[in-house]
Amino acid sequence: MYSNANHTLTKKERACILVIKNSDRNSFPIRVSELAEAMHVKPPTVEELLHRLENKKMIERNRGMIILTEKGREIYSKIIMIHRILETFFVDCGVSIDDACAEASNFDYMINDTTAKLILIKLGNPVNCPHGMKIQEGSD
Amino acid sequence: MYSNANHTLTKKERACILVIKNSDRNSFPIRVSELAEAMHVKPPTVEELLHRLENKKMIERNRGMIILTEKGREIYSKIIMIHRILETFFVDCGVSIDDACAEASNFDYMINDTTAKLILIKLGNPVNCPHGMKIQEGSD
DNA sequence: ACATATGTTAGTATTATGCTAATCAACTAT
DNA sequence: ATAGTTGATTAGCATAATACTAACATATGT
Repeated sequence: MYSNANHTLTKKERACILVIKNSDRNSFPIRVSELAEAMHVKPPTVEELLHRLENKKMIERNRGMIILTEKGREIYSKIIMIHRILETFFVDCGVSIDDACAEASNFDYMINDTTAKLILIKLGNPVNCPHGMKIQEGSD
Repeated sequence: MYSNANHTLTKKERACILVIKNSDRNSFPIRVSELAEAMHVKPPTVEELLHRLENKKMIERNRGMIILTEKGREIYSKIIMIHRILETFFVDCGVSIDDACAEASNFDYMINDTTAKLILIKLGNPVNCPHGMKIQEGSD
């Protein structure tokens, strides 16, 4: 059962990790029903997604609470960094902020972070993305 | 049966369209067995892919020969243009030509061509991609 | 016309995604 | 403390994309 390479994410797994991390601004861990609602799917669908993420050691669960593991947080940080780099670039090109965000979401989780960092340098090492969020580490 | 929106491609469908177009440098139409070999899959797998592309009116088949329809050629052109724009950008950033090509292949078929064209302008309207191929129309 | 090539269908498998219905666990209010 | 409610989990099912083998059909060449 449960497949897809250990460091690779599907689009839904990506979305799931983002919701887990950003639930209620890092205070209490999210629970299945909230996650399901946030992702617009039913709890069993989330359950399946969570099994896969657990299998990849990206999340941990305890009495209904769901948190990212160290590995999960690293992956989250990488995705967000890349997402913001792409957004910044697209907006630089004249794409609207919403379109930039939407496009970036489609592949931020599949780009090599080495490539992303080279893009960042090319952009002149901007500190913030178009939404004003920090691009580099510490970014929440 | 056969699903996925009429203008959207999956990664394999994208690969299939590229092989069909580039078979033997546009002389004779490709056939199933060649296509299967080029894609490193067995003929029935290609058959399934072709059913989907036929269903989307992107290819036509006649006595074993497979060609792109007008719609198929348009989609091909769009993908190639976007692919080359992305490659150009990545190489500009310092990514190796092979990595640039590999990364671009992962999402050239899912980026909006409006976004791609804005990127092209930002890059200063280069004429050729890093492989020396024409980026814009007429590109073969 | 026959033998070989190639194409096509049928049927199966796996993975990702999603659902409903049923069960199980945990908390709340009396 | 227990009945009821709520929430989590499992079981079972469905569909789409990808891929296979085996079987069958149709060409093509000699």
